[in-house]
Amino acid sequence: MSWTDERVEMLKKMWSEGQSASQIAKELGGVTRNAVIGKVHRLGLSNRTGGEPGAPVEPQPEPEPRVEARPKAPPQPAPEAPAAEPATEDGGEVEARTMPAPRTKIIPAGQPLPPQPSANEISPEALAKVSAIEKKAKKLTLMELTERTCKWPVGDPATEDFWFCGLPVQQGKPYCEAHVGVAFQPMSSRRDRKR
DNA sequence: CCCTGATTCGC
DNA sequence: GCGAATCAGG
Repeated sequence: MSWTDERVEMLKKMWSEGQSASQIAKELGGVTRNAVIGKVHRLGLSNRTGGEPGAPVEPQPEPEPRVEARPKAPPQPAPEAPAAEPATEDGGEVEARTMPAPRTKIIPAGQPLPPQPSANEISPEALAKVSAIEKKAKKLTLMELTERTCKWPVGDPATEDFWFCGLPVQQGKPYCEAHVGVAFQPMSSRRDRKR
């Protein structure tokens, strides 16, 4: 691949948008981030002053769902998937009279009660940690998971309100630190079942 | 470890 | 001009 006008423009655009060299490289294809950086320098726009001094670069609107080729995408949710509540709450009578389309909010989800092994004693701290961290979760979709994104599922897979933690995993583990805490228990707290 | 950009230097 | 290798940080 060579630096055609189009490619250079794309480079300029993305670079000024604050995209990282590696991302630009992926987007363009056929080049490495090194190539991109090298080109950036040669073009003399090392400094992200692509636009005008008064043009505040958008602080990453949102990492678009890249359509990369993920040969490796272990769709292996959680062994102990935090099965969401059946939510089969029957409020008595179902007012299905003039319901236009209650598709928007079908589940009262939002409950930070993912993995609650009924008969389990996870340190309250760990649980608090988890519910707290879910606010920072990347909320990735299955396809967006990589080898190093937390694969802890949150919510009910049957609803729109479902996503994967996505935070950086703990080396070697499939989950982030917080979720590793509740996923892999030292099983020390389970030794009580003496018998 | 993962990632970032910066620089060098043979091609 | 190009970009892999390398360097320097986070």
